Amino acid sequence: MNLQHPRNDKGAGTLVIQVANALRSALSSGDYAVGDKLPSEARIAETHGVSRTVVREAIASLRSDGLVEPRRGAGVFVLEPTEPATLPFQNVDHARLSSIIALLELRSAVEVEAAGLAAVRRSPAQEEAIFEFHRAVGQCIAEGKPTSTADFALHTAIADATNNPRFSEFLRVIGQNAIPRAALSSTDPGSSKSYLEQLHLEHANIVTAISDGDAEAAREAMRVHLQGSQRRYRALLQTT
Amino acid sequence: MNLQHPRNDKGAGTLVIQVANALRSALSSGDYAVGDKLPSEARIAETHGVSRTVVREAIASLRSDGLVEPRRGAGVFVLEPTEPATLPFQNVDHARLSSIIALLELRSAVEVEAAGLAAVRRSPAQEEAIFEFHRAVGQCIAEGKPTSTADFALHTAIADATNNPRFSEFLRVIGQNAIPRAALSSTDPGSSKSYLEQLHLEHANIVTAISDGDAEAAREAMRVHLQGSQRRYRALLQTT
DNA sequence: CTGTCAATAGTTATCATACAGATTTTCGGT
DNA sequence: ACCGAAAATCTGTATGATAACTATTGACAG
Repeated sequence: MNLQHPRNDKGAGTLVIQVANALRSALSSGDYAVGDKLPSEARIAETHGVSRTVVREAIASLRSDGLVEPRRGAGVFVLEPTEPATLPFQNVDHARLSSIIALLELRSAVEVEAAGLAAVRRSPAQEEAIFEFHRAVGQCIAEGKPTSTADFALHTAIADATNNPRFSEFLRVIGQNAIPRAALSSTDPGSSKSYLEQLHLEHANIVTAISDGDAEAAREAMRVHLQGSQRRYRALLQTT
Repeated sequence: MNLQHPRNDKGAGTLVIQVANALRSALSSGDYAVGDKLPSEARIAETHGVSRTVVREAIASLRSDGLVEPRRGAGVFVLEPTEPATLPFQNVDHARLSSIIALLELRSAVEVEAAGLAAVRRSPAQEEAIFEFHRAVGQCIAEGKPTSTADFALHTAIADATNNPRFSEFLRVIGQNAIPRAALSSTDPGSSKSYLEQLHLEHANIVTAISDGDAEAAREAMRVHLQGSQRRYRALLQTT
C-alpha cells in the first residue's frame, strides 16, 4: 500500500474520501485477507501524509460500509466483504440480440404459466383491468405512439390476475427490459402497421382466453405471442 | 432531535456509533426532509455532549451510507435515501404453506421450461453432471441424510444445461427456498421411504428424458414432479 | 429603489497535541 | 516453561487552532 494521495486533485474530493478510497482499493485488490490487521492509524497517516483525524474519518466510512472492524487497543481488522445485493435480470445488453432472447426465454416460461393461472383465478375487477390495458395498447397503436409502457402494463395486469404475488414480483423485477419495444426502440423488428396489428391480435387472443376462463387456451395464446417475439429476434440474428 | 446519548451504555458501541445511529434515526423518522440542512457539527456536539471529533466521524459514516452530503462552509445536507436493493423471492414465510406454494408455482413455470430446453441443448458434460447429481440425491436417500442440498444441485444442473444464463440466475436467486425439504425441515410432508423413492423416481424420469433429448417428455416429467410437490403441500393445507 | 461589493459571521476540513482505556508484547522471577 | 507485571502499541475521545469555503449583512453607487 504505497499510495500517496493526490493532494492537488480537487476532483478526487476531500482527503478523507481519498484515503477511504485508497483503503477500499487496497482491500479489494487483495492486499489484505479477511481477519488481517490494517496498518495502524498513525502509520496510515504517515504513509499518506495526512493527519490522524483524516484517517480516523476514513476508517469510520469503511466501518460503516462493513469493510473493517476497529478494535480498541488491538487494531483495525478486515471483515468478510458482504455481497452487494443486486437485482437479477438487469444486465441486458441491448446491443446483443442473444442477451435479449435469453431473457425472453425465461420470461416466456413464466408468462405462459401466468396466463393460465390468470384465466382460472382472475376476479371480475382484474378481468376488467386487463381489458382496459389491452384497449390502451390498441389506442397507442392507433395514435402511432410507442406501445411499450402500455404493453408492459398489460402483461403486469395478467401477472396480477394470477393472484400469486410471486408472478407480479417477477414482472416487476425484469421490468420493461423484457418488452421488445423498450429493449429495441431503434432496431425494432418492425414498426410496421402489420406487425402492430399482429401484436394486437395476439394480445386479443390472450385476453379473450383469460376472460373465457380457458387456461389452456390462454397458455397457448401467450406461448404463440412470446414465441413470435423470439422468432422475430432470431430472424434478426440471421440478417446481421 | 433531543436525543442525549447514553454514555454509560456499553452495548451501544462507541460514541461515534451512538451519535451516527441517533442521526440515522432522526433522518428516518422524518425530522428532516431531503435537502434540509442538519444542525452544525458544533451544535450536534453540544446537543450530545460529545466532542466535535466524534460528530465528524459520525457524519463520515452517514456520508459513506449516502445519507448526507457535507458541503464545506455551508453545512451537512440530507440526501435522497437510496432504496436498498433487495433480492426478490426471499421473504418466504415458512410457517405459511401458501407462501411456499406461491413460490413453488413460479418455480414450476420456470423449471418445466428449463427441463425442455435442457433436453435440447445439454452438452455431454452437462448431461453427465445431471446424472452425477441425480446419483448424489439417491446416495443421500440411501444413507438417510437430508437431500435438499443435493436436490437443489440437481435442479441447478438442469438449469445450467439450458445454456441460458437467465435460468441459472433464477435458480441462484430463489436458492434453496424453493426446495421442499429445505423449506420445511420439520413439518415435511413425509420423510417416509415411499415418499423419497417417489421423489427419486420422478427425478429419474426427468433425467432420462433430458438424456434422451426428449424436450416434451422432460417438461412433462418436471411438471409431474413439481405439481406433485404442490399437491403434497396443498394436502397439508387441508389437514391444518 | 436596485444592484454590487466588501466585511463579517458561520461552517466544514484539516492539523496538532494530549489523555484515557484496551490489547499486545516483552521482560523478569519462580 | 509458565505466570504476572510492566512497557509498548493501538484505538477512542477531547481540546485548541488554522485554513478554506459559504451565507448574510451593511454600505455605497447609480
